Amino acid sequence: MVTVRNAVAGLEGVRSRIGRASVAEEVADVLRERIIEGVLPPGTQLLEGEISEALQVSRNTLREAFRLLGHERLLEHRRNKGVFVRILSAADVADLYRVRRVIEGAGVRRTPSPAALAAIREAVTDALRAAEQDDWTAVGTANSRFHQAIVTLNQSPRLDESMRHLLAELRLVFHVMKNQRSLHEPFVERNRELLDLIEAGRAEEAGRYLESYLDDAEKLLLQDYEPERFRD
Amino acid sequence: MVTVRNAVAGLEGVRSRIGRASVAEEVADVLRERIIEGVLPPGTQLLEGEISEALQVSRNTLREAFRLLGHERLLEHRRNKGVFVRILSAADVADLYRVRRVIEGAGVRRTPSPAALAAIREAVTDALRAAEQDDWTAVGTANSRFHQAIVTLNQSPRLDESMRHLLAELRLVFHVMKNQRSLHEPFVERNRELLDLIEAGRAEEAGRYLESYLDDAEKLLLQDYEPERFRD
DNA sequence: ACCATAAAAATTGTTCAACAATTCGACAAG
DNA sequence: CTTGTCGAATTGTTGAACAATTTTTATGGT
Repeated sequence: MVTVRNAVAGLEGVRSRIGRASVAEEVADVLRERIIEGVLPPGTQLLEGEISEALQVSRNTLREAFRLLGHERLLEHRRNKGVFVRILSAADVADLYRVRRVIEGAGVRRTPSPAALAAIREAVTDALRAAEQDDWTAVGTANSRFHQAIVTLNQSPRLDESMRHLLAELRLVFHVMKNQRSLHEPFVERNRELLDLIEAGRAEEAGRYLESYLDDAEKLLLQDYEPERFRD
Repeated sequence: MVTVRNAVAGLEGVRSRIGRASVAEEVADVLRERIIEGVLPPGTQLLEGEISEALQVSRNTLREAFRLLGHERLLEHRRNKGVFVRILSAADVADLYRVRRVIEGAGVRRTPSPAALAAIREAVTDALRAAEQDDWTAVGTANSRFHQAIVTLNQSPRLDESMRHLLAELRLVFHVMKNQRSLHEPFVERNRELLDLIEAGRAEEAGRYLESYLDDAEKLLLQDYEPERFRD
């Protein structure tokens, strides 16, 4: 007979389903997904009345959810006017890429842990496979995972979270671009090459390669990005 | 465990100034200041009833403020138990210094703008002056400004904000250390040396110097940091 | 038709009171 | 020493109310 030494082992995560997050966080999750997937495009006003009724939560609870997403920069609060799905300016995009150069650049310059390397590799192969099947949305997803994995090389939970928020914010831009293919295709191959440099331990080269990579990505994105402007 | 009985002391009159931002943000500002200054030390529970009455705002509004500060990691939400001033673990501190090495390191490696350089210089001289007068709290403040100014070298609003939050979080640790002098004194001179390297355009050297600087600062901080633990 | 402007409607900002759900301490029983 | 139970305290969430502000509509003069 097998004697269980520790009856508690492996039970830690299970409670996340039982004692679920607060209603406000649940609502925030739902809205975040809608925004990231482009169902709620930038500029959309989120009316408290409509949404609280649709989701069957009180206005107060919904407003707590709005605060959360506002802090993640997915929503914009305009006093006495309401909350809107954020519209990124060209300056915002430039700043996001500045941040990426810093925290991804730091990542690739570190000696990688095996686990992180595996995650990067998987993202690369996923992107290659998706590209073969002309599924450019999937390529975009794999590409996100690739860069997220690069940041994990820093071994910093806070940087990981920053990157998650940053990528979510970037989706606000990606989705308004019509041509997903031209946005993602050029980088499938470059991801593979960057991976090679990392695996070869050529850290400084990888860093410089990544920087020009991100320069190009930024240019490509800004080249024909003309966001709607809020009228005041 | 140190439970501070009266988290409300001195909070009654504060809401006097006229509301530019929303009430929730005003409340968040007040609480943030109290937390950063150590008036509300880590572990303090913030009771909704008490505080909403002391500040003359509704519980709903107060809860919106709690969400904001929770997202800044100054407060910790524990479901059905309440919100508490955050207690940083040693792992948290280590992570904060990991982030600092990344974003400050990137800063010093860039060619500085004149404005940013001036800000750094001013912080250095302020720290020197305060040290001469044995005002170690002022030294700590000047030191914060020094590192904040280093981050501005990146020319990224988002990194600036991240650094602001990061330094606020670190104050949670600084304030529980009894000896402010031993915490700040060693770095007054090193700030000056780092400034010299930056002004001399020796970017890579400055980067390495900063990294060992931060290594030492982290060790000094962790060396006798034993946070109270939350009991679950 | 044009435009200023006043009235009306809609929407957000904030408060309040209520109640359910959960935690916590004390105390009793096994 | 563990387990169970009661009750008080606290948080989670709701719904309604009202003020402040913005947006829309209606109005009237030129």
